[in-house]
Amino acid sequence: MTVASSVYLAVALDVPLPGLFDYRHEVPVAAGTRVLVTFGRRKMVGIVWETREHPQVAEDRVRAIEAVLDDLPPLPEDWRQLAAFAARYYHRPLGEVMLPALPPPLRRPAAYTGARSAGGPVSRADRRPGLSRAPVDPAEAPMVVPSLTVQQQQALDTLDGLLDRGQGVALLHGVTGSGKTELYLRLAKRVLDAGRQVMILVPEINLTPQFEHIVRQRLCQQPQELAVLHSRLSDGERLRAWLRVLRGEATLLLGTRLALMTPMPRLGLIVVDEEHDASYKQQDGLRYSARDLAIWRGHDQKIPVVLGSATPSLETWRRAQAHDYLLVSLPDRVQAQALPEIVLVDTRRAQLEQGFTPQLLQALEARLERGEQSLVFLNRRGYAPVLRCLSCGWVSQCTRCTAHTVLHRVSGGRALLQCHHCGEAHPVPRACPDCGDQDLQPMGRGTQRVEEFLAERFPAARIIRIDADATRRKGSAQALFAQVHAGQADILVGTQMVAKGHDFAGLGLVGVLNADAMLFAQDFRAPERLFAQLMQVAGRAGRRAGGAQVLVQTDYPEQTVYQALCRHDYNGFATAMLAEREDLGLPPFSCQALITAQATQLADALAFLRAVRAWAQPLTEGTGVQLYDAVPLRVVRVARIERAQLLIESPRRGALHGVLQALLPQLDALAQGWPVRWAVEIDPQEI
DNA sequence: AGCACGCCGACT
DNA sequence: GTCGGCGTGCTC
Repeated sequence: MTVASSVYLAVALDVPLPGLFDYRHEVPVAAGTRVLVTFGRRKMVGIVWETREHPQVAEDRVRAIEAVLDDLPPLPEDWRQLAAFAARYYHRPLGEVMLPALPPPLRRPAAYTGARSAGGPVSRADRRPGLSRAPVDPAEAPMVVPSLTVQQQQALDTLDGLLDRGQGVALLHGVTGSGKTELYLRLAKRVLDAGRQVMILVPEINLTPQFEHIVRQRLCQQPQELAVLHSRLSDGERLRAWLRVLRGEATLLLGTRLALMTPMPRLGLIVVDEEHDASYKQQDGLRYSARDLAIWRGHDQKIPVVLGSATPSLETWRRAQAHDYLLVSLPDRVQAQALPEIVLVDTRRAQLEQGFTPQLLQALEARLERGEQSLVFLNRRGYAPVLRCLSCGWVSQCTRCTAHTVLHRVSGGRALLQCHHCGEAHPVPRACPDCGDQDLQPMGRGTQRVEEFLAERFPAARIIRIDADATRRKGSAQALFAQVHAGQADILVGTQMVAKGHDFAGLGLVGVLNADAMLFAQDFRAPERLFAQLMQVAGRAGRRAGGAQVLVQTDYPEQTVYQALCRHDYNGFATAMLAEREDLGLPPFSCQALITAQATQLADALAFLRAVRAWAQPLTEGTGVQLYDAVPLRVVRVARIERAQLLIESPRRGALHGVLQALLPQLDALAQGWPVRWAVEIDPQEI
């Protein structure tokens, strides 16, 4: 008689604990296979990392696998390597990288154990053949393939060279309207024709249905050839799209950052559009950069990666300057329209009317008379950023956060004071809570107030406001944009939401209010972000018609960022910024990690971080790694939690990672006895 | 992170 | 009497 021999599976689980967990099984299981296990008192789906002969913990602690989930082939080697890299790089456990990268049904134990699990989520998905999108209407006129300009043709030839070499990173630097999309389509076509798959990443797919439409028209014979992945999909839709890509039925994947980790058996090209965009960096959970991981994935799989932007991140720009990346430029617009004229309007001596200079009001009036559309851009939603008591100086403040509450007009003429950090909203008090005076005044202005003012000032104009409040309901953004495209609006008032991706044919004027607010944010990347945002907003104007103008109101017209902006001079701006960063030893001339601590009392968070700093100090000896002082975050308290941070900086990435590797495993022990929670972020985008 | 267990205040 | 507050401890 033989006793069933056992092997041990090292399983990755989505828990914030370091390492893998050993489970017993009768036979070895291929790496990348999903398994159902009991962990503590709950069932979890894990991923087998490897099969071992001996467990790494005492035998009696090891439990048996509940089930091997064989409804999918094991996740492939290259996918596991990508996850392993991300886990190392971001200093997180493997399971916290791998499991969240799967469509939710594939990691949900109930999908396999419940009475209604009926063969599991994969077989249920396969029994629903319906595509989430209607197929391309054959009656629709086939899209005309535009011919390339000389400039585009040269860029394409260079990029074709990259495809020929088979690997490498290219930066496609082209102003808005220079036809970057057309080049992506040509490159993708070539890769698809060679029988490979293409991944195209965009910052926010829900804002760019135009992109999906053009990709479908130009690159797909059959609707199932394209899969779209983003966070607004239902679990089922997401699973079905993911499966089609995994199985190679979909050859083209268009998605947001969460699409980056999709297994693709024949991946031949990755395109990252608007590579500078902050939304490639996840801001909760595992704080990864999909753009950086895309570059690693391309390198690992020896396939080309194309990064596109009108205003590349300085990190990318420096690598292009250093010839690590191939730099391909498109300095001119396709249809030879001039770039819009950008004019700085000095607000220091101007007589402002509701935040508008006479010059901007006149320009709006002139465009109205000519029947052209205008955009007023203001990165501040709501009616007014704060309510103030004129007698005692009281200002509306959130009780749970160190932030002012924002006055919002809501339906029925009512108003609310809402906190933009925690979301809490209260009715507006009739009188000042401090002194009882009834003279409460809204200070400053947001999009609602601007909309209201413009409606009074230009009674005949049709005004549409597009911001997070106006587009809360699903599909309402689409409807508003459609109205603008149909010419049913004269003036568009919007936040950064209008800056992305939308191509407004009839837009002749862009007015920018309150740009300075961004300039003096404490973050060293503030000018870079302001420049990118203003270039992007400016790019909305005059894409079909000439004579477009952008008026930027500012108190500081002499600032580098504004001077470069009105010359459309990205290169000059980037050169100046890089020189400054080099002087100060800031990224991309150094790399950073941020340890944040949260507690109910700021003092605890700070004391903990000071202890961390003292602990880390000896580890940094002779490494060049610098530990800054622990400081409170700019918005110290959010939802009654107070936060502080410790910045760690190093000219060499290897040295930084060495210190973190020695430090981070100690932090949980160190945090015992402090009522704090801590987290680490690699390559923080906001500090 | 969950999800227990565990030991003190206001309710059917 | 017990429902439930969240402190702390563990999970292969």
